[in-house]
This record gives sequence, C-alpha cells and structure tokens, in this order.
Amino acid sequence: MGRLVVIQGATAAGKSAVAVSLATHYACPVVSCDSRQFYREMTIGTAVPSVDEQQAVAHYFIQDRSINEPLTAGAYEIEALALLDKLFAHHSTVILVGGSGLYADALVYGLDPLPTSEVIRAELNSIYERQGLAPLVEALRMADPVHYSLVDRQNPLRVIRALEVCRASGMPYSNLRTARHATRPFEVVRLAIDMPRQELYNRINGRVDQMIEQGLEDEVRSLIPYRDLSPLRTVGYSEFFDYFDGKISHDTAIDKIKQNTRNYAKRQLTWLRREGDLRYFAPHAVDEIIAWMSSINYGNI
RNA sequence: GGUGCCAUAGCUCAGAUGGUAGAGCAACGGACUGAAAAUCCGUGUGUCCCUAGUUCGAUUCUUGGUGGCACCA
Repeated sequence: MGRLVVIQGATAAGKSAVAVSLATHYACPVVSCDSRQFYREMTIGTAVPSVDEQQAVAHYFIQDRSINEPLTAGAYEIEALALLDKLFAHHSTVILVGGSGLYADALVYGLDPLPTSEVIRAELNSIYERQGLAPLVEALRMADPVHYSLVDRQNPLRVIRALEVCRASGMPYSNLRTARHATRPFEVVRLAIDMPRQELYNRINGRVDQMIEQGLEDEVRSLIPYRDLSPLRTVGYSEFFDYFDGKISHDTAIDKIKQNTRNYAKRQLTWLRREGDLRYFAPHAVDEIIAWMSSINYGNI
C-alpha cells in the first residue's frame, strides 16, 4: 500500500521547499493541495513553485487549468484520487503539499457526496442580494431544523450552501452529513511546517515585497476582465483591484496584502490545531523529517 | 534660550467637577464538508511619561523634571 505524506502549514512557512527536498530524497512526485496554485493565470501572487523546483521533481495540480474552470473541493477530491491511483502504481510514496486545509481533508478524509447546483445557488444568492440573509435563515429553519440549530446563521456562505443541498437533494442537509472518514487505498502520514509567529510574519512581509518587485501589480492588472471569478477573490489580487478602483492608495494596498496574508496564515494555523496530534517541524528540518518517517509504522493515520 | 500646547492600548485618539479608563484600526482566540488565500463569530491586551505634594483616595489638581510639536529668539 502506498504512503501519502501530507505536508501542511501556514502560507510562506516553506512547505514547497520541504516538499521538493523530500520528493528528491524519495524519488517521488509532489501533488499540490493549494486552491490558488491550480490556475495558470495566477503566478506571482500565489507563490507557485519555481521553474527549478518543478524541473527537479514532478508536480501535479500546479497551474494545470484556467481560472475560467474553478476547481471546487469536491471536484478536487475526485480528480486527486484518480491521480493518486496512477501515481501509486509506480511510486510507494507520494507527497501532498499545500495550504488549503479543506482540500487536503477532502482528499485524506473524503467529503460526503453532497449535490451542488449552480442554478439553485444563483437563485439563493439573488435572494440574499435583494432581501438579505433573514429570509434564507428562515427557509433553512423550515427545510432542516437540525442544521439550522447547528449552523453559523450569520454566515451567508454556510446558510446558502446548506439550502442549496436541501433543495438539490430534496433532503435535509443534516441527513446527508455523516462526518465519517472515507477509507483510502493508501496510508497517510501528516506533518506540518511551523516556526515562531513573529518569524512567520517577517517571512510573509518579505515575500509580499518580493511579489511586488516581481510585478504583481501588472499580473493583477492583466486579470481585471476576470475579477469576478472566484479564484480571483484572493489575497494579493483583491487589494490591487481596490487600488485600481481608487478605493485605497498603492501603499495601503501593499500593507493590506501583508496584513491579509498574516490573517490568512493565522486561520490556517487555527484549522491545523484541530488535528490534535499533528507533528510540527522547522522549515529546514528535512533530515529530522526523514528520520521521523523511517521511525514510524504504517497504519496510524 | 523663551513662550505655548501635548504626553492614556501596538497605532490614531476620546474621557472622567478626583473613586485605577474606552472607541476605531491593528492584534489575539475560534468556527468552517463543493466560494476555503473564501466566509463568519468572539476577546481590551493599559505603570493613563517620571517625580514630589494636596487628598481617605491622583491617570485626573499642584510643583519640578523628561520627551515631542509649534511659535518667538
């Protein structure tokens, strides 16, 4: 049975470099679970692996599609599972790396097979825009009292998604949620890259400055026609759109990118904390990671 | 050098005729099963510049410092 090594951690923590080092050591490929590095139109602002890194080891799910075809977590689960099937035919180890916790969990634990409906969601969104959240919350109370009592009723995305599932399936959302972990045809080893908060924030600030030097502003400007697509709701892009709109100054935009990236990193860390026994390593501790991996037995996910 | 004004949270500031203080932003904590770099929720974290007085009690009033700003030299 193959072994999937999952490398997580906050943005700018140095996950990609660790992944390349490990992949070189195990002579294995790297699969990304970064929801913004999927898109070929976004390069500078998403800090995709460098050309050198991509030539050193095979990378998958890196800039392999267009922002016109967004990849949802559910679709990612299916595509990535199919890919792993092929990769494990030739490799005993595959590395999964990326900052999108939901996507990593979709692949590792699986999502319940819930329906989606663009049409229903569009209807719900239009109600939300015209009448606000209250009627949607009330509709959810009628359609699924159980989930109504559990859901964050102030969060439009949660309420709308739950209603979307109810209407598309004809069943209460809560009936379809099992919270069961899927069984996978591979073992999973999870670890995370971490460092002191201040150090992480310094790296983030420095990386944003680098992105500016590399021409992030021009990259974002070239994407103005696509600004409403969901992949462009992204730190580093939204702020420049605000600047182009004259809402904020250039300097403010850059400061906001740094701040919003720090906030994003904090949310990633919060997400990872619920993975109680996650093993943390420093970004340069590749030898330590290799030693740790050879010391653990398969089977304890 | 003189005169005036100012000094309160990480930042910008408000405030109490004397009873140890509060806004915005930041920060921190959390939620999150198909928008997830998204979306949403919660929390004041403080030698009220220092000093000596007055007072039952001083961050608030008074004295003397220190630092900043403005104007005059």
